[in-house]
Amino acid sequence: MSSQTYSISDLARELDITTRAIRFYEEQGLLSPERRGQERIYSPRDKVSLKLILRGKRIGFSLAECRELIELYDPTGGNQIQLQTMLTKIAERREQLEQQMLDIEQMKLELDTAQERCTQALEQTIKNQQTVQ
Amino acid sequence: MSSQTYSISDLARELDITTRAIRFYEEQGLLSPERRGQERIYSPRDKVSLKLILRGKRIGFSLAECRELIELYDPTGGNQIQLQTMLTKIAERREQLEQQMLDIEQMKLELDTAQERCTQALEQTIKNQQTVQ
DNA sequence: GCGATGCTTGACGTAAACGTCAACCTGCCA
DNA sequence: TGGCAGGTTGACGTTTACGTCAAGCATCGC
Repeated sequence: MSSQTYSISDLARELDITTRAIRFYEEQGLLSPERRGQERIYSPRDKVSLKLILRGKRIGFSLAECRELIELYDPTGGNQIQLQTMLTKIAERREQLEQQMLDIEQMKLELDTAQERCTQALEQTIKNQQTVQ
Repeated sequence: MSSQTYSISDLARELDITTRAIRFYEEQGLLSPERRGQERIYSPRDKVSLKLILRGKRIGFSLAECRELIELYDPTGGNQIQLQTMLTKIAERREQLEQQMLDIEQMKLELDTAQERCTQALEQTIKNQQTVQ
């Protein structure tokens, strides 16, 4: 029943990133895996953090922002003021996500019109072709 | 009824970016404003492009991706093959946006749990305070 | 005429996020 | 015991997206 562990290349393979990237995230304070001698040993929790990083990157978060999110994940050693600032940060992130939702909706609408114009232009070229024939 | 124009600092002020950034976007092929002598003269359409760039950046698009989106916006000089690839690209972007939606939803859920833990930890410190008193 | 304002083009600097070696350790297997 | 597979730490290179001067042109008000 010992909890599972991963080597760095295990995670790299599974999450489709390079080992260099994983080490870099650690260097930036987003991960702190155990060690067996020199070797890094990753826990399921590290894996969760990595997935969170990748999700964050997909929606344009910087590594610093991702680190904040990871830190928000456990309010250990939190005195009252720290907990309050954490709640503030959470609220800020929430607003950011709302804005991103709006941006994505808008982008979709623009893709709609772009697609319409494209298909119309395409139909036009086909008609012209038929005329030439 | 002459259509409106803007100077570079007009747009910079209004969209809250630097003139340097605007010139950089032009350098990267995302804009191509008119000129009056040396001076750049921006049209409402340029402004739309700029807004699209800013939207794109908010959801993590690179400038190259933003340029593609802008190019998708007018299918001029489109031969059949180009129009087909444009439609393909539009579909790809759409998928990307869908994925981002999912990522944002997931992030929101994580913020929910983080917030819950925070508030609970906060309540705990308050209780402890009362006990001390 | 002239100084302030606003525009221009370089050219170099910089932060973020890794990529790409190099050189080295280490356990294991033929 | 030699070598290979997989791990480690530097250190330097690279791309993206601008920031930050510097030096120069134009024009407008006094």
